[in-house]
Amino acid sequence: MLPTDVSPLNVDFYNRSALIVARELLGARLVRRLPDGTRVSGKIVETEAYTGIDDLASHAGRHKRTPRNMPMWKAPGRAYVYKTYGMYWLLNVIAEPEDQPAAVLIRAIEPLEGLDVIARNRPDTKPREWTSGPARLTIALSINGSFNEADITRTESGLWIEAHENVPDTLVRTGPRIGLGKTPEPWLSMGWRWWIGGNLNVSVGSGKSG
DNA sequence: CCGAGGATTATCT
DNA sequence: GATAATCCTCGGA
Repeated sequence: MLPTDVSPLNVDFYNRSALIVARELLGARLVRRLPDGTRVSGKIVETEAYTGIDDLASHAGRHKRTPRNMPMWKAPGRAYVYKTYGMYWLLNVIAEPEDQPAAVLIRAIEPLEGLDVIARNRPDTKPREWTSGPARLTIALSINGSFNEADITRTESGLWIEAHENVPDTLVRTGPRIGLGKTPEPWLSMGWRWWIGGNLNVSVGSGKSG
């Protein structure tokens, strides 16, 4: 018998500041349900917020609208999935009210369900490397561009996030976001990356501290 | 363990 | 034409 799906986090959860949503997503469970009903999931252990209002590190910085970043203006609770470096898909969730561009990048998860599927999707890698990076986890969970703009507040989309466990403030670490290149200050150094201290599945960029 | 460099292509200038 | 919210491999220690 398949596990019962818990209700997905709803629009009210996502309709808040991206800085809050990024923090609150720590400990939640990212669920991918395959066409055959198999649940593949993991606990979110690392996130980054892109506020988009004046944030020059955001794709929506300067409020410049392009075909790629258009989903950032969509309703809270939608997915923004885009390709980077020509080969990797990155998963974001839209936060804040519609027409107000903001998103949270899911950077790392700790595998919980469907470990056999994940192992198959990530051949020749150690378990600790299966989902410890934004592109690694999309490969592990078979998330691609077809999920762009998907409604992740509904299980019908095959992708959603459930409440799972509460992470106390004493375990939460913050630091600058990764891979921003020549983004100017102060955006380059803003502590808008959140992770669970000591978790073995955080991305390499988060270091081992904490 | 660590750092350097390649992969690979949509997107924007 | 250059860049990119990355990952992997390889060489050296």
